[in-house]
Amino acid sequence: MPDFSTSPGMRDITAPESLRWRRFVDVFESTVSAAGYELVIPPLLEDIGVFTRLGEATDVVTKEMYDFVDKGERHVALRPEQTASICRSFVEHRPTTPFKAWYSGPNFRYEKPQRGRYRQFDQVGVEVLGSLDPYVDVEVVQLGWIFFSSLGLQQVDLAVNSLGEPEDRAAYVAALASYFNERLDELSPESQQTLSRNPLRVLDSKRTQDQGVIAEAPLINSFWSDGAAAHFETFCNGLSTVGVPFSVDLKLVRGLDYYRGTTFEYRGGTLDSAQNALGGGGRYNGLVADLGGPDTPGVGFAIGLDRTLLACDDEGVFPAPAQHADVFVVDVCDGSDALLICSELRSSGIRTERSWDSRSMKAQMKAANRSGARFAILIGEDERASNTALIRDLRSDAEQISVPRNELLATLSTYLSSLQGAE
RNA sequence: GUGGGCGUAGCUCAGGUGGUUAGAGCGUCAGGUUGUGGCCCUGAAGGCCGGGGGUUCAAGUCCCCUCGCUCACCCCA
Repeated sequence: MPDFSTSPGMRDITAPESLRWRRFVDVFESTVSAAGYELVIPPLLEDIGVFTRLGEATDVVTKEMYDFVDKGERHVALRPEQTASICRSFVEHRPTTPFKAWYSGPNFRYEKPQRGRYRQFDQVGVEVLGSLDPYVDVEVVQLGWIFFSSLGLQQVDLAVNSLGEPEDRAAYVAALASYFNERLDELSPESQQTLSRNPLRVLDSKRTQDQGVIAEAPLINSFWSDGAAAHFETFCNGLSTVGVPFSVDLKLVRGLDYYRGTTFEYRGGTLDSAQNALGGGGRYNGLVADLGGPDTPGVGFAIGLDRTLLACDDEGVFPAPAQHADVFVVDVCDGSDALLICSELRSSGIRTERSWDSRSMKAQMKAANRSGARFAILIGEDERASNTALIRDLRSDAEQISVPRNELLATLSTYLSSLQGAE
């Protein structure tokens, strides 16, 4: 047994999965940069106050934060999400609005790990600060939608809702609380507990015992102010205009307390309902002000890498890319020719591998085969003496050919580029 | 944080009711072919059976604790 392994909920992302992660972010970047979003890379560590503003009824803040006091007596935390960091950054630098940012990177939550849920987990996301326009909501939601289809995902459902103005939301929460309290004994013990902390979240219960009570609960739309209703209508119509399919889910509430107005969630059709949220977001018009900035509206989303990749696995799309060499140099002399050839070929952009430790030709050929290289270059005593190299096509039974060493690069380049054209 | 399942080789897993030196497939390495990969054959290396304690003449196997993974709940991405 090794002396160490990763801490609970932490893991190594190894090849080829690691390459898939890179590509995931690449696809996201091309999606959002096409719409003019700029990259922000906030620190992993922030003053804990940045996150406590997210809400006292939020488990993410109250129970799941990785926080500690540093050597300078500062109470800091590893970020549990990035929206608050982006807003803090906005307040600190005050870019011109509307400010459109995207990000990617790890977040930390101290919870019990399980499938699709880790203590360190990556998200990609966007935030738009400084506009109340409902078409910003449309643009943001559409970007996420485009991203999922760029990955090749077909079975993603988009649910949208509005929590109304803060007063609407407050009135609704009060109505909901009194409704649930009237039927308290019908609720599961867990939901009774949830009710005392955050009545909205009772709507999120997946327990069958609660479903009847939830089904008859009052709905948010009868509490919407005229303004909130109009914003939501424009938002929905905008989604239709750009061809993004959605369904209105008046019971959609999200875990972070800062949401106001528009909320939405992308759900994977192939995942179990308990953990089918691939990503989600909404409006958080009060957050920037809570962090000490000017009253600035915001809207954004975050998408989880792990669950989205699980959904990709289920649909058989966006596979891990295969990485292979173009050329493998087999040198059965002292390896010094391989040293030179690798250097020359690599500097010309040819992906070149070799063996070490003077292994037998058979062993080196096996390694060449495994590397996925199209061509093997063989250097033995004869080739060394005559200053030539053998080129062997590893994917056909064609005869290997001998070329002078000074023509090796040119010959290989020709072969490889003609193959590239053919594929 | 609560409950269920599971921890045996690098990986996937066998190992009725406790009983000599713990096995297989894949992978790795070497050889069969002293200059040639894939297919095939032979062999080798690789295990504190997650860790600790207990019961027993004897524990991979039974009991307790602990750590980890996993599933559900909670919560969330």
